[in-house]
Amino acid sequence: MLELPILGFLHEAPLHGYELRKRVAALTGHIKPIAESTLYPAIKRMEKAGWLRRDPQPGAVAAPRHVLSLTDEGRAELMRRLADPDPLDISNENRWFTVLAFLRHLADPAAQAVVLRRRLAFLEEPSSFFYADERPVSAEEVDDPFRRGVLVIARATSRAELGWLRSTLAALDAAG
Amino acid sequence: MLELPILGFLHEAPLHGYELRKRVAALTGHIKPIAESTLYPAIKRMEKAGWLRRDPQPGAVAAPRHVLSLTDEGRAELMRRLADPDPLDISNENRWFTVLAFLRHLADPAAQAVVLRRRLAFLEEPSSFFYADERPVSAEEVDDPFRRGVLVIARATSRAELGWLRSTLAALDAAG
DNA sequence: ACGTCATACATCGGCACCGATGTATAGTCC
DNA sequence: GGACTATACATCGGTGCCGATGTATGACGT
Repeated sequence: MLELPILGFLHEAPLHGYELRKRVAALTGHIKPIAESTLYPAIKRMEKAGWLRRDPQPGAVAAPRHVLSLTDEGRAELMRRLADPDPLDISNENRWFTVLAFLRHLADPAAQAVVLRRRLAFLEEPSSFFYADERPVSAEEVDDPFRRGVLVIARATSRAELGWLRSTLAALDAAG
Repeated sequence: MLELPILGFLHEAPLHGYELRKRVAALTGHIKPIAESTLYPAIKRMEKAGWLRRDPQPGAVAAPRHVLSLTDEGRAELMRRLADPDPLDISNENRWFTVLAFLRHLADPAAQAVVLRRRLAFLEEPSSFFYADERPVSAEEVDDPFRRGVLVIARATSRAELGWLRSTLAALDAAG
């Protein structure tokens, strides 16, 4: 969950922990804030995995900063995660948005299109939130105004995303 | 995450674990499947908390079933969680949808309206995914087609939900 | 009679994340 | 010069969730 944005931001520029945290907060913080006590263990984990380097920078401000930068292995890991995302990255909107935020780093338009097509397939497969007798219930059939809201909102989102996906895929196919 | 749907479904009818799992899967399973090894510990936890009762039903099928039903305390807990949801239930779309799926059980229209207004306030407060120089970046300004997609989709969702929220709130206010 | 599958419940080890708390330094205000 | 705040990194215990695996029974085909 946290590792993809860390890889993504560090691919764009070396950062120290505090700045990294601010960027992650800007990206997804309004949905789910990220605690400091989650970030630093994640950094350690990823350093141990060989994905990033920590260079002490005993500079001007406050406590000594560690400048974080991606290793070649870290870059490879980022590309692997972008090219072949976890199923949850496809189905969960927040995680999908994180993939989209860094997908441009996957330089090849064809590879980008493959990822978009996975999301397209997910959105096109029939699914609902509510069922009666094994059959999906449409918004029009639901009495409960709150459950109807869920369906109305989900439908609007789906429509907007399908439109965007199709036009973007057309552009990518033309480019490739 | 799991406890609210369990409370909600058991409020509607006593169920055994397997059936409960199927209902939870129908509600949110297409986004994030729920493992059996998560459900049963959750049930135990909630039984220990006094929210539900497990009555063995050594009936016809397969392994002995436990029929799960809410206690009065469980019902009170459900009402508390619906009336005063966790901040994450408001900001995270999937969790918000779960609240909506059971909000009708909060019988009082005024109490329902309070919850909807919290979501309204969340959606109305300006927020973005991407920032440049501390300033939010609008879809029109973004070069990257993928980041533009995030903003376009989020905007469509927000518009649809704001419309639904305002009309539903009007109806609730008229009813109260 | 036997293998296979679906149903139903259960345990265990591991991991990501979090809240609480701690430490240390630089800047700001009075 | 002392109180306070913001920055920056860190540890610890607890919790919720998961994958792997196990156990037991009824249903069904052959």
